[in-house]
Amino acid sequence: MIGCWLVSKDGKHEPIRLPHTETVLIGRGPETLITDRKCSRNQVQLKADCNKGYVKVKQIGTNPTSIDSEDIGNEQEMKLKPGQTLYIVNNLYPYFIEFCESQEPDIKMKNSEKSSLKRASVNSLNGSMETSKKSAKKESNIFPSSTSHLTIMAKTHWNQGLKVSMQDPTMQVFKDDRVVVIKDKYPKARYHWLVLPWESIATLKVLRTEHLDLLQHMHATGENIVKEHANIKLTSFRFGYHAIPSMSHVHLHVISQDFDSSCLKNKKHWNSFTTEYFLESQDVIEMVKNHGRVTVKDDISELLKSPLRCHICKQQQSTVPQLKEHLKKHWPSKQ
DNA sequence: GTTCTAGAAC
DNA sequence: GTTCTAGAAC
Repeated sequence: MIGCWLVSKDGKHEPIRLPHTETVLIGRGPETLITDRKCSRNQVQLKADCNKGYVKVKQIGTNPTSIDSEDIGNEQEMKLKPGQTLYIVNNLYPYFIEFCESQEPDIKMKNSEKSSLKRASVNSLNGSMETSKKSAKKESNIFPSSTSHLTIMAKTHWNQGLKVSMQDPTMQVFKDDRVVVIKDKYPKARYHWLVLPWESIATLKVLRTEHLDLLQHMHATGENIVKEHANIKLTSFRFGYHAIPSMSHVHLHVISQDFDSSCLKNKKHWNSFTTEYFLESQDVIEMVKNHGRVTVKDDISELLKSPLRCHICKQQQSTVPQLKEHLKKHWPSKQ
């Protein structure tokens, strides 16, 4: 059975179990060890849905509770998904959620020194962390003790895949002090790279004017990667971001416009690169310049369901295989 | 994000 | 009958 756990990023205390569809109130108190008077005793109401893979978070206290950098608002509700960070109050007390299949969640804890039994270390984003076995607790909502296996390898949710790939030297095409470039694991065209900042930026929503230099550097890095491939002069490229990416960690797509790839399989793939769901890098930069942040229409995901239309001649196609056949017409003929 | 597959579409 | 999509599971 799948369980959901609320994990303190600081490792201040053991994970708190969020039973499926049960309402759990969290705030100042012995369970969280939060003593901050700005935090209400019932600051947030949490309701996990293990089937849907998220936790509904309702702000009950007056002071702001936020997810990543977005305030939920008094009496308002937001979905907390794996990979996102919940700040209980005033951007403090960070938590994340983890779904796991057993009663023994695999949790990465930073301050394993607190733990009595040290476990095998695992490589993770922030360098070496250790997973730890916690002392046994009888209470049902407390992280239970491990029984048999000696090594707990922390399971990573699929949406954290980029964070793993960008750290892997075998995946890196280029890197400097600010960014790293990797090939997309499932390229949707002959050339498909991702430019990622080392700085952990969860989503486009957290971008502010202080990120402008970085965004411009990401774009310039993408241009350089394209230039390095001198044999692709006939290929055009687009640089942009998905409005609502599946993978955590902001990444700039640098993709050739042939869309000749066996990994391009469905309508969602196609529309994510050929409709306004694909936010042009320069437009994102301009948006941050002019408005201080990036805003995305609420119903932007509807674009993923749009009819299949050729990005060059705009002709509509009825199926993905037909579209892929049609695209060949636009490929430059080889000399 | 991908994979798998039921059932819709042809 | 086969092809293809879309939603669940991962």
